Amino acid sequence: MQVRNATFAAKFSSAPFALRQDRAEKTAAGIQMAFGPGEELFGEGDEADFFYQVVSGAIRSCKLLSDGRRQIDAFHLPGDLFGIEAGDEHRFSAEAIGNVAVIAYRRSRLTALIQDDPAFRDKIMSATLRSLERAYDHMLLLGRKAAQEKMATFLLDMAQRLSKDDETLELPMSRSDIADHLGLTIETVSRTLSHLARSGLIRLLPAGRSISLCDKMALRRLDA
Amino acid sequence: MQVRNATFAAKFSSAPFALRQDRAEKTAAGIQMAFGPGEELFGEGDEADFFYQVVSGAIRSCKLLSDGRRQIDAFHLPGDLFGIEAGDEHRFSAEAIGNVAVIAYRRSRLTALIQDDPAFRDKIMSATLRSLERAYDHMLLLGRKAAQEKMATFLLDMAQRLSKDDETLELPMSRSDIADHLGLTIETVSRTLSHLARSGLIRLLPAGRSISLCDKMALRRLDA
DNA sequence: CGCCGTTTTGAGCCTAGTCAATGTACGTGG
DNA sequence: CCACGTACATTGACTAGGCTCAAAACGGCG
Repeated sequence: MQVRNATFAAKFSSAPFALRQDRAEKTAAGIQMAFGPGEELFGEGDEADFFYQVVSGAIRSCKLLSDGRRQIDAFHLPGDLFGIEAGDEHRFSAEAIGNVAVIAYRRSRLTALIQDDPAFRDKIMSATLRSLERAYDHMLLLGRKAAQEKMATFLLDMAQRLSKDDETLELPMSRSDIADHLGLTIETVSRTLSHLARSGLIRLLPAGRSISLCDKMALRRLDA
Repeated sequence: MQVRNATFAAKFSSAPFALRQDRAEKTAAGIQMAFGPGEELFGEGDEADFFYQVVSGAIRSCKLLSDGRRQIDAFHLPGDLFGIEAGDEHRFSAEAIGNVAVIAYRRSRLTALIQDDPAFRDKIMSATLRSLERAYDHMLLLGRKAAQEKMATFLLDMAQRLSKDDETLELPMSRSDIADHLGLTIETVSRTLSHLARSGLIRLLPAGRSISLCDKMALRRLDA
């Protein structure tokens, strides 16, 4: 069991969540906020006073075991809603990857909005169901796919969600984040990417975290 | 990668889903139905015309890879709602484990009920959020826990959900179902249970699938 | 240029998977 | 009633995919 690439989120947790005016700006329904790399929007166990919609950047929501092993349940990209809870506490923590902008909505308004605004209600409901679908897909990946298949699935999914030209993608997250999302180690992620590159399915662009998917057909075949 | 314990659900899929009167009985809001061991309530890709609530027995909802590898995303026990979808198709299949009774609700009524009945709306919403919470917890298990830890988590969860006396539990599902839920093989499930029994944490009762959790404290410690 | 965090690569090990055989429970029919 | 068949579960021996430990390479930035 690997314990190493836990980025103990506590690093940035500082004060219990409060809307700091220096980063907040009110909009019609919610409050626009900005966060920097690694900053925590909320932690596991925090009061679930707000839920969020991503405006720009990427968020990771994760859970930790007592010894620091980490699972990233989901990456949230522009447009995604997250942080809605059945109970009073957040059941996972959410951290910014790079610079992000989000809109925070008061949870207390949720019930009212659901009641009064059918369009909003549908948006919430289908966003939640969409998350559940993604979760079920991801459980299949975690429980039953081999490292290569995990990687192929991940790359195709990311390409679809954040590609401009549908072939080259600029990953916002580190190898460590990818590893903790796919249930692998950082070494296996790196090795698998190198292997895919040597096989000609992808190209690892020298510029940081950019990857070009040259052979999507072959990747889809790996995706099982 | 193991492919062996896929119970190709097609075995029972027969006709596209239709309410057979011989097993259906109308109630106030929905239609009560009964299914026998291994029968499929709906399959991946079927029209999502209905969603369900378990009355008695247990249901497994699962996904398959092309080569037969199977992941059981969730077990549904009495009271649980399942099968609600954002789109028009079911994204996973649902099969009866043993004999089950369910109430089927027409999906077309969902929108109306959500609109008109606040209590029902909250029930749906919180059931969905509850499923999402369970899914996130389970992803942590699948991605980051070792076999023993997976088993401990599973046993404690099942004990809580279906125990009468909170110590002895009668598992409704086979080893193969457990394996496909925990991302293990049937052999590892069996070995891990034997090992826990030898260590005195549990007792494997001779009567079929009953297990007694003698040392819950120790199990919780394993649960991490 | 030199530092630091991230990523890549290598060598060896270990957990869980594979393959195979045996054991157990249960239902059917002689 | 017991032999037989089938499905499920357990156990053993061996293998392999991914993890651990370790070191080198890379890239961004002061």
